[in-house]
Amino acid sequence: MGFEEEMEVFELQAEVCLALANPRRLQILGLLKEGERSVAQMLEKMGINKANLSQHLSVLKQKGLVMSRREGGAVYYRLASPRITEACSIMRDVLLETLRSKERISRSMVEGMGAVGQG
Amino acid sequence: MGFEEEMEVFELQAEVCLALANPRRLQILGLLKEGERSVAQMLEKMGINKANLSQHLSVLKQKGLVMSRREGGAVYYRLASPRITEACSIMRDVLLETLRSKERISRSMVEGMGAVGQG
DNA sequence: ATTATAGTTGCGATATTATGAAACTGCGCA
DNA sequence: TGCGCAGTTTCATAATATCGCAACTATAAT
Repeated sequence: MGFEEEMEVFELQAEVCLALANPRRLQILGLLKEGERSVAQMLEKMGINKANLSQHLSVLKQKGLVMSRREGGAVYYRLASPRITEACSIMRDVLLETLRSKERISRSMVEGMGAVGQG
Repeated sequence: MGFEEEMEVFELQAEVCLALANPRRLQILGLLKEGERSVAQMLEKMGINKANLSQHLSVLKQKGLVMSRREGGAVYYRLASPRITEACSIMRDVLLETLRSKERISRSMVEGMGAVGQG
């Protein structure tokens, strides 16, 4: 792959990441990991405005992370791919690892100095 | 994990995703996948402003995605965890899958109608 | 047809991010 | 001590995202 194409892929990938870069949307994906859900069902689980939920769903759909189907009065959403869950869980692992190491550092700083607020 | 803690994790995870949600930063991670690099070395590979590169590195570092060490005049950056590469490559797979399916759809639309611009 | 329900879209205020230019810091060297 | 290079930080500006509210659309029930 040439430099230009590579950059185009990065561009698109960044858009996907941006779709993931919101706590509400991660919460939605977490819900959909369990299976298909209607908007009303999601609304019930998340303390959030209906219009706002719809907007988040629209972002996820546009970036290819979820799909929807209509059944009667309800619209059901589902993950576009199970691998999305995989990616999220890896990121979560990395995050938790980081948190643990940060905690380790701050604790050792406190213990090593015998006091807080120095340095 | 309770609802509140869950939301806090989503919050942090969203911050990590936000750090990934930029083509330049993805490019940086792609470079560092190959191994440790100094700022000057990265600067050479990416057509980008020095200050800007430094800012992106700062974001990645703050979110725990990269680490740095100083050796003489140069500062060397490396990935904080190889799993980051894993997550990125999964996201890239999902993206390419989406692109392929979109392409399939648009092609079938064109073929099926025998003309463009209808519908 | 009318009304109710489920979901979407447009809008305006607010906040966050990306970027280049310029100023600054820290290290090594004469 | 002062010069110069490698990186970083600050600042101003333009672009983009978030959210609630209100208006709108589509399906179902009466």
